[in-house]
Amino acid sequence: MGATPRVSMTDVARRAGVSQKTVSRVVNGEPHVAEAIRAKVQAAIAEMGFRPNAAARALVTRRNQRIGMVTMGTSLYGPASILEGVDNALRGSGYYLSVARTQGNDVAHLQAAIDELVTQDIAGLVLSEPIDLGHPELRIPSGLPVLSFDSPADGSPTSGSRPDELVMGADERAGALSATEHLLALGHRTVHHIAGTRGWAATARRVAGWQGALQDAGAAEPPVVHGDWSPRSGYEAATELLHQGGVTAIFAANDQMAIGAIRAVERAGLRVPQDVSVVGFDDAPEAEFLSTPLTTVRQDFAEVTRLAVHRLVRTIEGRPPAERHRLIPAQLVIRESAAPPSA
Amino acid sequence: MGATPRVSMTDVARRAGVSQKTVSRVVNGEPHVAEAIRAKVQAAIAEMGFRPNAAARALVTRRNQRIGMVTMGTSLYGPASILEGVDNALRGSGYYLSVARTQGNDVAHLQAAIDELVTQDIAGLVLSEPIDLGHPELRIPSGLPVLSFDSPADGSPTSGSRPDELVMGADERAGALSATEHLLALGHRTVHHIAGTRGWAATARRVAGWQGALQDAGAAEPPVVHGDWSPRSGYEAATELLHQGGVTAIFAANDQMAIGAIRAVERAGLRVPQDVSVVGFDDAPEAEFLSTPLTTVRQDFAEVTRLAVHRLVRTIEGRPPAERHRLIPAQLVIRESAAPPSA
DNA sequence: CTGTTAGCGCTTTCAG
DNA sequence: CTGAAAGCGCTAACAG
Repeated sequence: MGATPRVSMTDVARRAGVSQKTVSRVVNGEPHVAEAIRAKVQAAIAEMGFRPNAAARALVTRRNQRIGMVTMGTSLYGPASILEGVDNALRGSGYYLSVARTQGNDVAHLQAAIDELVTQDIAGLVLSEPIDLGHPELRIPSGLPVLSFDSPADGSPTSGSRPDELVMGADERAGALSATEHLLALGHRTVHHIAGTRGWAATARRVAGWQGALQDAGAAEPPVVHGDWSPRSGYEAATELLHQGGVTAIFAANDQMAIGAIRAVERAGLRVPQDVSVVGFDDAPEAEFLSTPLTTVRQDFAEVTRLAVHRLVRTIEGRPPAERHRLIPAQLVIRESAAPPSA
Repeated sequence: MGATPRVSMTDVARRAGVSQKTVSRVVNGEPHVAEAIRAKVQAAIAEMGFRPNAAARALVTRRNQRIGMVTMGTSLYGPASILEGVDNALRGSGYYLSVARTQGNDVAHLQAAIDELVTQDIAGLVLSEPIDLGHPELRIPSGLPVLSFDSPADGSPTSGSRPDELVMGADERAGALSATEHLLALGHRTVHHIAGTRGWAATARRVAGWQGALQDAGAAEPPVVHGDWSPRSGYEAATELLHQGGVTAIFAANDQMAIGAIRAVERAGLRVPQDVSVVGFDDAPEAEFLSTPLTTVRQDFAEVTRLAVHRLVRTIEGRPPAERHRLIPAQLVIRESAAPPSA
């Protein structure tokens, strides 16, 4: 194939007429190198097409410039946005990103994903969908900086189970609360909830916000129906709800399920929002452009990931930030899919 | 932090009372190890929690179990599906995945992403959105196996520019052609096209299919309007088209833009499909559940990525497949957003 | 400011 | 079937 034999620092050193260590200094931008020598070495590097060998460096420094991230379902808007945000935030930081997707969020799958990353000698671990780090069966090497996207104030199982853990996230609970309150304020007696996949922390946070608003208002709390974040599951859940009767307002845990719910309402011969109001969560790009523009809750993924990754990198580099938990506000975006109930 | 000092093969060897080389044999499942010794070593490995050091191994073998992938916009349905498919296909293959996202698809951005990956000593490179490998300024180390998702038969600039390159993809051109033909068969005089981001190969393939169908039918070819794959851009493009007048059928290069286009038609006081037909591309999960279920073109991302990754791995391992190009059929999914033009 | 020496943890090669 | 020796390419620690 004509693969060029790889050139090493020693090769460059020979060409430049200096010691190998001097080449190392130039490559790493260390001080105390005479300008003339630095230039000569750089010329040799360019001519020979030298690239430092990451494995050799990692071997001796015992530290990798790699951050591992476990995520679920990269084609879901939320997880995909977090992945995109983390990648963006890492750009230019000198760290590489390794991603391990998990099929399910049970302990076995998560452990497999974590192990896969740990095997790669990662310097830090990002958990996109937080999991119970206190779980006795779940093993993460001690000393490995961990960041999880969660709502630290929720009292979710994650919090506090690992003292050095970073926990950041949008305040989804408050977001869900304000979505539900919005519906209640419009005059609905109660609000039905189509929740996300069972077991996800995001599901629990949104359920909690919905429940909170219902309780604050003294409204009846209908049983939760679980979907799996997909439009189809939203459609099926809403169909079931409608079948039970008495539904005037639905809060879906993401926009995709809200889309399915709207379709179900319309298939039942009813209109959104005149007969049934529907509110989503995420503010996916299409939410604004649906035939019935969707009222939803926006999370600032870019800001959350930027802050979080910055802190993770600091932790990895031995300068742990004072603030290890942070909640970014989520914002209700009012459009046209929610209205007062019909008389 | 109580970081446990890492245990090496030598540590395990001492504990098991064997040489370090024997531990190496056991770890790598090499033959010629007595069963009793193997068991003893495995016990020591388990007790001590030994994990092989990937950097040390990579250093000596000069080969990494890592595949690099450059992608754009992981929150777009197409790229996200390819990423997901590649990751799935790699699961259990023993290879890790490193992802580098690029902002733009100009040479500078692409080169930066490729360099980032190459620095990580990847064993193979996956290009999600294909680029012109023959571009003189674009440098990819010779001998590095490359896979790009493209339509080999298109005569796109990619093909053939690198003899050992693998090129696989869904037949988007044929998909776009059948979408356009469908509209024409319904009785539309011509079909307007909202194309994807300029410069993407996927954009060109879909434009080509649309043009082909128009030419085959002897229909007039209206100028292409470019969006950027987002619902907003589809909305704006359709608004512009409608403003020009004479539009009865729109083929959008992805479902997200189709969603925006439908919204634009409705905002203009027209109905889909009675007044204007709209067809999308991708068959994203929500397409089926929109208020007007979307007629669209489905690509089998799972199949394409499975096949492609399998061949890439074979190539990396020195057993290049006979077939280096492959086109998977794309399928028109007829729903309710396209109908005959109104009389 | 520059060079020398050692060794990271593993696989390769070659002896036993 | 098992082990000893060498060395991958680089950085750390120390001399000069």
